[in-house]
Amino acid sequence: MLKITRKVEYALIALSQMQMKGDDSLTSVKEISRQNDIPYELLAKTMQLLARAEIVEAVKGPHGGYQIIKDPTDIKMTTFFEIIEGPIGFMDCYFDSNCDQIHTCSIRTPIQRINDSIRDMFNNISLNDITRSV
Amino acid sequence: MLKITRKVEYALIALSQMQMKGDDSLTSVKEISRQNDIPYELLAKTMQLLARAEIVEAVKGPHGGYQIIKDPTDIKMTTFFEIIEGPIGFMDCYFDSNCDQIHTCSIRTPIQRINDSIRDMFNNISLNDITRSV
DNA sequence: CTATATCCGATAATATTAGTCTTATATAAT
DNA sequence: ATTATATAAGACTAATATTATCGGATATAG
Repeated sequence: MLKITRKVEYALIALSQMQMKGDDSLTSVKEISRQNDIPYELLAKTMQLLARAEIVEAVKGPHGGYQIIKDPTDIKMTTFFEIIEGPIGFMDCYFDSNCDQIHTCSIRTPIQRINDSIRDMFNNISLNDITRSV
Repeated sequence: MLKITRKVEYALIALSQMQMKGDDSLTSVKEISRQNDIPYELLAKTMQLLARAEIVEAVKGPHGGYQIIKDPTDIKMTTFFEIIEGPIGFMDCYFDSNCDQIHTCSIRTPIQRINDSIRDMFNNISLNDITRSV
């Protein structure tokens, strides 16, 4: 419980390396996957998610690769998680609520508070806080 | 990701109801499982974990059940989670670290900070904060 | 035209979580 | 003593989620 997934981990590593290389250089999936011993296909998929979300831009063809196009300082970790994982919630009942006990549930309100606390926390951490080199 | 498990959920509901019933009354697994539509066996297992951790005490035999013996105010949520789930960590590398990239990992330090933040947060929430009736 | 890169849906493998089954032990009540 | 009822606990199965792989597509530099 309370763990990040590999996809998130890989994405963070990838972006971290891309930031280190500098703003306008391209980095290929192969390059990152080799250097960090990350399964190529999985990393590729993850980068595709980031491309769709317009955090990175893809350049196809030989010497192609990815490039960061959105300032990581402006990306909240909540947003980042949700790009990769979909909606996050401490308990299911806060997004796909088909729980028929929802009205009588005695722990709903406090769990909601925890949920909010977690969100607050990740709203106040930017992607750059994690991936910046310095 | 970042979700609590059913066992934690069930434990919270059970303790919540036990607190409502009052301090020195016994509550059986059957009672809780029926009232909340929770699988009996799974709840039973979970209660056993709480009993081993001496949060509740078991009374066997007819009219038996469980009773809270430790003030929920004095139990941190981190402790509670770990009683039920074992060690919690935002990433694996902080408890069963056989990752051979650990020295070169570019995101280790920031992830460690998030990890600490989550722990801090749950260290400052008591079980009672979740399970108290009022 | 070919080599190399991303794109993307489908599927397989693995791990985790959830739930079930069975047997044992304790005890209150008859 | 026997029975009914409660917890204790390990083994097992099922369901779900995560991780990894495969196959074929498009784009493009050389």
